[in-house]
Amino acid sequence: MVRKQKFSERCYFFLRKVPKGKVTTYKEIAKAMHSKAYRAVGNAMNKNPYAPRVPCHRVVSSTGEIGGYAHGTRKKIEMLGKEGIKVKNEKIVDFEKKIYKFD
DNA sequence: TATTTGACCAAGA
DNA sequence: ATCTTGGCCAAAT
Repeated sequence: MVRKQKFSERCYFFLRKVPKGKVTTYKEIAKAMHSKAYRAVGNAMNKNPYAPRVPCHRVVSSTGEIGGYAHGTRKKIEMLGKEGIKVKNEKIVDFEKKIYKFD
């Protein structure tokens, strides 16, 4: 396979397509890139060289849990709340309805 | 080059 | 329902 682009760069590309008020999962992103590196995706987010350009706070765990965040999980929850996504005890409310898939 | 590190995931003595 | 365990893959050490 000819991979010119960095793995992480591709993550940001897809993540940018997630509309406000929706969320996606690490797994979905990996799937969109035809890869199973969901962990590597999270790794890329943590580095997050494109801080304000990429909505990393819209990426959550595939189990419906919030996951982590470079500036603190709490902060992430707050931001999601501002976009209309409610979180209850570290879990997304109506997760299946808020999640955005790339299919 | 080899080993370790995660913002993960799915399954289960 | 909750916790543990093994597997996963790119990047950093």
